[in-house]
Amino acid sequence: MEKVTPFDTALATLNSYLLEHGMRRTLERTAILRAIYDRKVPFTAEEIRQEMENTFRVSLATVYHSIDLFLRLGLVTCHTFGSTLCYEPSIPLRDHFYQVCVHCGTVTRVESEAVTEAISQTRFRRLHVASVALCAYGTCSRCQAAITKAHNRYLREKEKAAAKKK
Amino acid sequence: MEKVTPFDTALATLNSYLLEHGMRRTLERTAILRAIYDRKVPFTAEEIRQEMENTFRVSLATVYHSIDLFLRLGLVTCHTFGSTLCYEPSIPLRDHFYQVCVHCGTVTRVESEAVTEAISQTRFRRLHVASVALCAYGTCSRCQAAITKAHNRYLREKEKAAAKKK
DNA sequence: GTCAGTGCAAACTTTTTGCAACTAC
DNA sequence: GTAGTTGCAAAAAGTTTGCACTGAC
Repeated sequence: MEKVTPFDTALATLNSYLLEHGMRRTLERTAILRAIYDRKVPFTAEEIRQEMENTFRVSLATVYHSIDLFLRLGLVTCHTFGSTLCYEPSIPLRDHFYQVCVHCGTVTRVESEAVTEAISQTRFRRLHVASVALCAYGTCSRCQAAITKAHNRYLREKEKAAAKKK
Repeated sequence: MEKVTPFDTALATLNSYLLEHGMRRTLERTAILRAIYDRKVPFTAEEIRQEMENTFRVSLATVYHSIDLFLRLGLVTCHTFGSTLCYEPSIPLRDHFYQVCVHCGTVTRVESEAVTEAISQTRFRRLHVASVALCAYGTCSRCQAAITKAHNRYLREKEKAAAKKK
């Protein structure tokens, strides 16, 4: 028996939506959806276009168009990691989230059953939830060390300057 | 005894950081921080500048500069509601989150002790957490009704067209 | 054959940057 | 006085849109 992948589920949702709304199934949309579900890490619109450069070329406008549709269908989730928008598949429904260092921009995936459980038990106000995005911002230990080091150097120089003045 | 407000806490953090790093305390930064903490709902950079138009005028560049600093200090959190970036105070540390309708863009605040509790117990990987952003995307009941209605109308017209053909 | 979807390029919006003037220290 | 900060305007980056062409139904 074949295993049903998240992509299969997403494609089925997309196709039935298109069919029911008199919209056309195009190779572009399918290819973009596949590229999205093939990725293991969040991506920007431009990245997904570049990734498809050698397989099924599409324009950036089409990528944005498609992502907009996928967002409304809950097939894709949107994030704000750096300054640009990042997307990722939302099937299976979130079982992980991200931590971001606001200094170096490093994004790390975090798993937490407790959080997933708590979110799934949350009562939303008249909202049919399609996807959930959770993100913790802070300073990673690496950057913290660099900041402390730079700070110490600054303090030493300040002291030296004060001593020289005397 | 005076009550210490979130703004007071944020300002103290900011000032000690500025002092320790040889940066200057300016009226602009304080004013922007105050405007941010006075707001009850998330805001865009342009909105905060407009809000300050009649009290303490600053340029948009300064707003972005300040927000960047506040983000790094964990005084402000960043969201992706619509297409533009939204910010809000991150003190007190998140005790709420947001639900967004991807159709009409309506943002609603949701409180959930269970989620807050779960997040606070999560172990992050070498990250000192400054702020947390949680957002659920989906379709609100109002939009769902409109979509269903439009869909039904589409189906009826499709049927009518098919009948005419015969 | 019809009309939704696509690609291109131009428009638009949001955010960042260079530089001169200003001001906290 | 020095150097961090601000404001302006220009540039860059990211996203959306108009229109003619293409292709799914």
